[in-house]
Amino acid sequence: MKWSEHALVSLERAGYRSSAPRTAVVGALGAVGCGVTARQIGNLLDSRGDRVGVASIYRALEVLEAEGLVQRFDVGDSAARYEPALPSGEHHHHLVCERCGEVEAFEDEGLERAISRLARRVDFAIDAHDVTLKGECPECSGSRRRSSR
Amino acid sequence: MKWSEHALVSLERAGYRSSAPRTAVVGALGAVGCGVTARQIGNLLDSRGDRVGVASIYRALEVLEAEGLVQRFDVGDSAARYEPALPSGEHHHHLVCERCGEVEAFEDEGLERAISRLARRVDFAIDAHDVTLKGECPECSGSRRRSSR
DNA sequence: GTGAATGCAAACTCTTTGCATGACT
DNA sequence: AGTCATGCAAAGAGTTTGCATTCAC
Repeated sequence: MKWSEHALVSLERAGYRSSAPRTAVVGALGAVGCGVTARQIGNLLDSRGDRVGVASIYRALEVLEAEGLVQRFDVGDSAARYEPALPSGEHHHHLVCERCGEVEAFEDEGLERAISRLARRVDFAIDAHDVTLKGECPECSGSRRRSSR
Repeated sequence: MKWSEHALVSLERAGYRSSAPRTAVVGALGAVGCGVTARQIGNLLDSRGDRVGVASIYRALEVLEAEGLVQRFDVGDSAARYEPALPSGEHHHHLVCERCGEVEAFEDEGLERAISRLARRVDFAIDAHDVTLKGECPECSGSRRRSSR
């Protein structure tokens, strides 16, 4: 089942009404998949012809996060990023290019193992985690070499 | 050598002038150590009697980060956090309580190993990383159990 | 003296909220 | 019908910037 369908069903079960704006936000999130900002969602909805107010986008994201249907994270550029949370619990983390701001996803089993081992030994009850690797993406490394900048 | 002294020397060597406001910001950062926001630095400076404008705090932090003397990170509460970067490269990561917002530091060798292994296999040139574990701190778990909330 | 750094206030961006209107169930 | 959800616009929080002044070298 696609994430967007799963999300809509979950919201309905949780007692939320099925409104056009919220459905559109879910559709947009399902379409882009990874690491979008609220602004990007708004732009996508605009280009689709779905006119949704900013407030509704934020409110939809708030509900989705509360229901565990989206994960919110931050790569340090002052705009929160959101992405679908898969019911399987499967997830990834992010590479961020410090030069151009590009965000790319990666998965790593070894990292997950290290984190779950760690989660057991700390005194907090851990229920989520976030890893961000920062550096230079291949394109930026390339152009820097070429232009000596 | 204390971090604050190291930082001041590094700035001077890099050609920055040694001004009272910037020196005060370095002093404040050195005093608190871990995960402070710009606002907290401002408050500390106020209580010390050092009157430093917000803009200067941000500008000082910008310079320090550019020189690799402080690390900036984000725990998702919409205010950037800063902490001294030790010249040894030694560093830690953070536990964040989702209930009360408390931020605590931890170190984990296994995690660092997993990350450096990972950094070698991705196509970005990684030069930094950030790990945030989210959950409930001991105090919040306790009070929740006691008050059933 | 000259240019860098400061402080203030205005400007900006992202996000949240109050409130009247509109839309699911 | 009764609410919940929306949209707009105003309000907030954090951060940045323009500009005249002050200070370090």
